Amino acid sequence: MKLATWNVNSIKVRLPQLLEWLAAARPDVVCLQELKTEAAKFPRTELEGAGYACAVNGQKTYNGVAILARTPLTDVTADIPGFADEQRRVIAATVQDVRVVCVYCPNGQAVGSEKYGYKLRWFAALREYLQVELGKHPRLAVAGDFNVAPEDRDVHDPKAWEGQVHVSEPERAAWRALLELGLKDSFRLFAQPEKTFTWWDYRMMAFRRNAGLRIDHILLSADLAERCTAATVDKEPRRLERPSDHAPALVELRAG
DNA sequence: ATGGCTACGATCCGTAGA
Repeated sequence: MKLATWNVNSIKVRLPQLLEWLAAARPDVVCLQELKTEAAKFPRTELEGAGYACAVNGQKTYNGVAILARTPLTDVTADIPGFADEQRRVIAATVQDVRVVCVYCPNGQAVGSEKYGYKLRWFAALREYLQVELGKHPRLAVAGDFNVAPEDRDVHDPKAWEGQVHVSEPERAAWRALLELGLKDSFRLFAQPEKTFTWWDYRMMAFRRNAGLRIDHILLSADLAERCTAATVDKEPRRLERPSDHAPALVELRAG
């Protein structure tokens, strides 16, 4: 199973690129974030035409997440149960023998801001939710835009970013709290090229300078980590005209 | 020098992203 995550930054704008990428990369499962579209306006017909079932948790203008799969999606759950939130950031579904949770974690805006407080509360709720999910589903994958660069090697210029939102110690502690549930950062299961990132600012020619962050991640339960044969980032879509500012991250899982 | 793009939905600027 090839499983991917991609923050598309508007499904409406990126649909042609997404369809091209699905045809080229042939992922079995794709977690999408920042649809910026309500579910009724999600391009379900086009994606079904490309061979993908869709589970959508949409929202107008902001947020919005979806899971695409080449095989049926079952037991679809939207949002974090028990966590009151207007923002549509989570959807989960079962694909074959794998439970998939797609997340668009809050940005946090600035350390100490109201949105930063929301980000930390949201991560605490996510941890509680994933703990329950792991109890029910030993084969669990959590894929999405976490808006946290876990370590300094995930940051193009750690000095410039020191203490800033996405790298601050409370955010990194929230990330480590997810790992402490028994989840593995799939990317770090393998030797990787230095300075591999998944997001580059639209400004300042950041992509050309590789001035990026690794903030899009695929976490795997122990059972799935054992089955993981590759973890990569596909930078090609970021090279296109009018790209998303994020690149897809992918894992390969062999049959269990 | 803290900006510089991009998307959206309201207008021709503000909010948000990261």
